[in-house]
Amino acid sequence: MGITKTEIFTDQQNQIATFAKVFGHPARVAILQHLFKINACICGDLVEEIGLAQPTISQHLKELKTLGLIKGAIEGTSICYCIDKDNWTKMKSVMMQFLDQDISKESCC
Amino acid sequence: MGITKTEIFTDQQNQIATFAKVFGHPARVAILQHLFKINACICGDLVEEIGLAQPTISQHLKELKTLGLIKGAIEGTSICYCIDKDNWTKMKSVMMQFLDQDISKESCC
DNA sequence: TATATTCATTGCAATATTACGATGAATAAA
DNA sequence: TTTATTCATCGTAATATTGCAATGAATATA
Repeated sequence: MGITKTEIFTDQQNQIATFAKVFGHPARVAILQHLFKINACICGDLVEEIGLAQPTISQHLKELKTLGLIKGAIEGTSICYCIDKDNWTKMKSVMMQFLDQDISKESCC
Repeated sequence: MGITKTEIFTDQQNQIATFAKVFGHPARVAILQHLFKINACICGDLVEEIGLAQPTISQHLKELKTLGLIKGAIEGTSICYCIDKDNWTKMKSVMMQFLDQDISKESCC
């Protein structure tokens, strides 16, 4: 793909890009929305709810977990996933700051 | 890559993913931040500011323009880019709604 | 007219992502 | 112990993305 030159950007810019990237797939958006709605969920439910194969859902869950946005608790044979509220709040703060830049000035065009 | 099955997701989920995807690269984050800071900018300035080759910057600008987040006005030999405030506001509203989901309930884990 | 400047487009090489089947690991139930 | 269930991991095919050199198009300047 051509390596992204992360070293020429600030930590903040890389962090925003990393969070945004994980939201850049509708399956992960749908997973997060479902977790917010149901509050907790096992992988099998998501497979049924979303309509993708189990390995695919499992991979998306892994990416969300790697970033720390969700966490999983073993519950018998299943694993119960839910939003990691602390990390979600931190992420939200970073993203909001980016989205909410001052837009008041006059445009050139 | 394996085609993303956009048809199994809602319009809102696809829209969030599309916006997030464009923020999923630090170069585009940096371009947008610079446009906000300077309020308007020509391609050559961004090449110098960001430190990527001109065709690369040009391609990132194209993606941002395709999504409607920036617009360009011809100014002599140059093209002056700036944030499209109306579309930025609309995008912000969609993204905020996603980021700001109710987090108050008790977690399972 | 000839040259310089500025930005877009094309084409390519390198690499990342998406999705799934197959398989593995772990626990629960018969 | 055997079987079923649930989820993770591996491997692979298809496709998308990143970055750049080369080139093209348009205007400004000598």
